[in-house]
Parts: sequence; structure tokens; C-alpha cells
Amino acid sequence: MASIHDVAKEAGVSVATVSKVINHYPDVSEKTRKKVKNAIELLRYRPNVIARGLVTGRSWTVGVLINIPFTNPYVSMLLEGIKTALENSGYDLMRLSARLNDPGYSFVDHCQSRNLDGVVVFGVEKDHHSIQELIESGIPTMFVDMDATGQRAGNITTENRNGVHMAVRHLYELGHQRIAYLAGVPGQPVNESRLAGYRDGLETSSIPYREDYVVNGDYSYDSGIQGMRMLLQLDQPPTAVVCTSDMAAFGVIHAIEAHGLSVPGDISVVGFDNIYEAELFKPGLTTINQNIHAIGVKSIEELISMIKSAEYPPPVVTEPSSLVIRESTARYSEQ
Amino acid sequence: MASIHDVAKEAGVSVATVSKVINHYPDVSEKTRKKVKNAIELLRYRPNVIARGLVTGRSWTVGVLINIPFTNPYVSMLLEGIKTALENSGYDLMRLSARLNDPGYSFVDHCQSRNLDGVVVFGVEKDHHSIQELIESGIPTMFVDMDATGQRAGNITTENRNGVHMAVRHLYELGHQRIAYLAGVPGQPVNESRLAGYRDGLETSSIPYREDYVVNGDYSYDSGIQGMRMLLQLDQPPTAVVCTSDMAAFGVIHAIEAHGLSVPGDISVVGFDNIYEAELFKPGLTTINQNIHAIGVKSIEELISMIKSAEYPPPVVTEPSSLVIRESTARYSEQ
DNA sequence: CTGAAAGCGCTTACAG
DNA sequence: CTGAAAGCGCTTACAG
Repeated sequence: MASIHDVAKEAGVSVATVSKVINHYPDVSEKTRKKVKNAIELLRYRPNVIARGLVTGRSWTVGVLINIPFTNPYVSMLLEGIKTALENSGYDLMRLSARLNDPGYSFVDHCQSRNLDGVVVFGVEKDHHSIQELIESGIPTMFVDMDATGQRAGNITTENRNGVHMAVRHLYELGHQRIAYLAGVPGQPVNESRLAGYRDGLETSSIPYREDYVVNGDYSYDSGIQGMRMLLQLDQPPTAVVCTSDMAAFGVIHAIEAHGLSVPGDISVVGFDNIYEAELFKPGLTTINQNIHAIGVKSIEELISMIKSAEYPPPVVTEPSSLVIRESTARYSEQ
Repeated sequence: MASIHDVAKEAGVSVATVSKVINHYPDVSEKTRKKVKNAIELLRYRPNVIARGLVTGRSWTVGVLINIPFTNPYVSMLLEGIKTALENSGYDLMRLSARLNDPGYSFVDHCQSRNLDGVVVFGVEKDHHSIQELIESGIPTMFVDMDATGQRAGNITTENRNGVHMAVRHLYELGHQRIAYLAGVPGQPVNESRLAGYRDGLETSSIPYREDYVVNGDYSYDSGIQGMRMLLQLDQPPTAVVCTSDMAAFGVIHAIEAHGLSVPGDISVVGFDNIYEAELFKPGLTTINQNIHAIGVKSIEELISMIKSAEYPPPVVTEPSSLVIRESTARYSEQ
């Protein structure tokens, strides 16, 4: 690879001048600019981003810390949005091999040693020490689905509470009264918001809250199966269940069918996410749509704004959710 | 962030000595090593990977060029394998915002300007000029599902041909004679191998090849729908169809059911990939299993071996495939 | 065993 | 408008 020195020599100017041409400084005569451009062309010179970063302090790299498997559809869609937003931004994306479980490991150190310009974080526990360190570090950060903020840290999430509220109302309007909720991981912000939405829905429907109708899980297919099994063992099983994820809803449906019942004939099921498979699955899944792709896009757009200006206020954004009605919910009918 | 100079000053030694301690050179007295280590501890010093890379020429970064949406389950699983293999390797992963459609763009330049140590490529057309450039560049490369090699470029793929062969044999053994093949994109190595496997299967079953039983697609759900519609319009539609991907198989099943027929009652369907959803889908999809995760892992392991030693011969590896029988295939029965 | 110096490929005041 | 020099944070012969 040709270096800036080679270009300077070829063009018969100093490296400082070459640098000015590369960076579009105005104070270069048209004549030398031409000479330099020709030399660049001739040598197929490309500035070394790494070396540049060493002096400017910018790496044109944003990092992602995603502590959830890529095979999770939510993660895929988020990443796809992130990728899209990055496409013509000049930034590349770095996935850090973070050793979050190693006590001697510091995520902030890792970012700094890589010179990252900013980072988006998803799927890390809020009380992991890295989160606080990150906020204090001053590294521009966007948290996805985590209500943390800082001098240079914003966040973005879906209208979780209202989403579940809508789902419960939908079931209520279909005549259901025994509506259960398959929750996520207690303590996680997303889980708390959705749980609140569940209670909102019951309240506006004048349905009393029953503790045995709320079971926790981890958003996975298997946790849907486990949770539903518990609900089916109740003396008075629910006639409808709202789930905190589509994958969990698939598990729930599986458990219901394995139990000899049908969806929506015997029990109605609502998911959350609206992943691609929700439409393909049988029955088609009624679910709360999240604009996950948009969340990915916006997280990057906002992050880049923060990177570009230290004055840009860290945003807190909420993406709307909406109810998508398919075949997994039906009017309640006494058997 | 403390720099090596700060540490040197704190420890009362030269930066060269600090460097030696960091890099575990043996020729440092135990006493000074202690002093330096203490200073490092005290200042919470972490070497700047970027600066180090500038002089060593190594960035401890491997790049991925993946020209397929992350939402594609194959891509997710591949990435998950890549991530796993990278976990404790010391390498981080960079996803380049490659502008492959921009004629002025050079992927190799991009890699070099980022100082990447190696790269894994997936989903790029073999005749894209970047491929040849990459091979010639000498940048250690692993191609996934593309039979390209070079001085420093190897590849890894699934036993595609035998996989489809097995699928056809399975159907033949179930009594099927009219077996169609929903192919991928003509010209792509993977497609050609699988198509050859289809022909192998017909041949070993003494079934004549019919051109109208092979229709092309692009691996997507929609292309499955389109392809199956064409097959259903034939005077003599097939009684079984082998698909080049699970997503396409889902589309095929959808088209069959929309046409008023059932799977496997009227038509048997086999997929390829064995993505997570193949098991959840109804009917459970009979499919060819690919060890996608293993491909991701091995692509990185081999890549790192190539990076570590210029003498390491670029590998050509083939992962075994296997037939997973579920509910979408059944014995042929005259209606 | 230790350190001064050159250098990796750039940018940035600053002087002219 | 142009360029010499210092410096970003490191490593690497090399001399002592």
C-alpha cells in the first residue's frame, strides 16, 4: 500500500499538503491539488484509517455489545437496522468479544483501547458494573431496551406498556376474562413496563389481578412451554394468554396443543415482537408489533449525532407499538 | 487514558522497558517488572490496540463481508458460530459497511485501510471483482459456500451434493417418482452442487430427469411460493419437492395448502438447512441438516491459523450434511 | 538488563 | 499557499 509519503514524493509536495488535499482543506492551490490528485490516482493511494484515528482520536467505528445470541430474531432485526443505518455513514461496525463474565475484564477499557467513537448496548443486565462504567466514561452510548441515561448516553425502546395494554383490551373485547401473562425476566426494565401494561389492561377492563396468572420466563420457546404447562395445571386455567415474546408464544401454543387443546378454539394467544415467523406460523400469531428495524436505525442515527457533537443531548426515544391481529385469538365461547 | 509514557514515568523506566513488560519479553529483571506492573495497576493502563497495530501491522481484527440480510436464519447461525470462535481469541469482529454496488469502491482497500488481519466472506457473487482482488491481495480469507481459493484464501461449505442426493433417495424410498427440485440462483456454486445432487438422486433411482421439474428461486419464502405455483400448473405436478432452503420450503408448503392440497398427504416437501424453525413449523419439516454453527466456528479457527502463519495452507473444508426426517414427507399414495 | 532513537502513517498548529 | 516539525501511542532493532 502506498503511504502519504509516496504520494508526496510522486506529486513533489510535502505530506502536509497531501493531507490537506485528502481532507478537503480550502487553502490549496488548484494546481497542486491537481498534482496531488493525480499522484493519488496513480498510486491507488487510500488513507489509512487506523493511523488517522491515532491522531484525530476518531476511529470511524461504532461498537456493539450484544449479549444475546444472534439467532434470536429480535437481535437479527436490530442488527439489520443498525447495518442499514451505517451503510453510507462512513462508519464500520465492530462486535467486541467482550468477556463480561470475567471479573478482570473492563468493557470501557476495551472500547478505549479500540478507540471506538460510540457504542450501542443491548441485552446486558442493568446492574452489570460495565453499564455504570460506560455511562461515566463519556463514551457516546445508546442503550436499547434499557432505561439508563448519562451525560453522553441515551436510550431507545418500544412502547412496551401500551403494547401489552392493547393486547389485553383486545382479548377483553373478545369476551375473555381469564387472561394470563407470560412474563420475561423480573427486574428487567422491559419486563416491568410490559407487566405494568398487563395490569393497566386488567384495570381498564375491571378484571381483578391474579398472581397465579403471571408466570416468568426468559423470552424463549422453551420458557413458553414451561410457563404454559404451569398455567394449564391451575384449577381454573386461563382462556387467553399474553406473552412477552413471539418465541415464547410459539412455545405456549405448542404446550396447549400438546395438552390436547387448540388455539384459538380453546385458548387465545398473543405474542410480542411480530417477528417474521409470526405470520408464517400456524395459526398466524396475533401479536404486538415492534419496529425493531427502526429501533436499530434510530439507535445509530442518534449515536452518530452524539458522536458528531458533544452538545447533542442524549435522546430518550420510544417507538410506537401496535396490535397485529391474526388467527391465534378468537371470541371466548363457553365450552 | 494513561499512555505508555505515563506508566514509564510512574515506574521510573523507559517506555521501551514498559513495552517489554507488556509483551512478556524475558529480558527484564524481576525488580523492574514489578515496578512496571505496579505502575500499570496504579494507572489502570491498557495498551492501545490501534497504536500497537500501526507498528506491528496487526489489528487483532477480523472482518466479515456478508452480503445477505442478518435476518436470514443461515446468516444468524453463521454469525453465532463466528462469534463463539472469536470469544477468547483476542480478536474482535468488524462488519464492514462495504459499498459493493459502487464501482469506485474497493473492498480490499477498505480492509487495508482498516488493517484487518483476515476476513470471512459470505453471500457475494463469485464474479464480483472484489473476490478476485481479495484473492490477489494476500489478505487471509475464508470463503463460505464459495469454491474459491488462493495463496492465502481457503473455503468451507456443506456437503451439498450428497445432501440433496439423500433427500431424493428418501423420497424415492417412500415411493415417489415425480420429484421436483426448487433450486437457488443458477451459477452459484452451492446451487450447482445441490442441483448435481438432485440429478445423482434421480439417477440412482432410475428416474428420468425432467426439465420442467426444476425451477429456480432465491432461497426466500416468496420464491418458494412462486416456484410451487409454477409446479402446480404443470399437467402432471410432482408428488414431492426438494427445496434448496427451509424458508423456500415453507413458501412451497404455503402454496400447496393455498391450492387446497395438503403436506404430506398430497405432496411431500423437503427443505435444506435445518433452521431452528424447521422443527416448530407445522408440519415439522423434513430437511437436510447443515452444521452452520460449526461452519462459522471453523471458518474462524482456520482463518486465525492462516493469520498466525503465512505457511499455513489455505484449507478447503466440507462439513457433512444429514437428513432429518420429520412430518412433511410421507409414503406416496395414489389418490 | 536498560534505554535512546527511529519509525508505523497520519494530522495539526505554526512559520514563512 | 506551502512545508518543517512535533506528536498520536506504540514497537523494534541496536548500542551500551
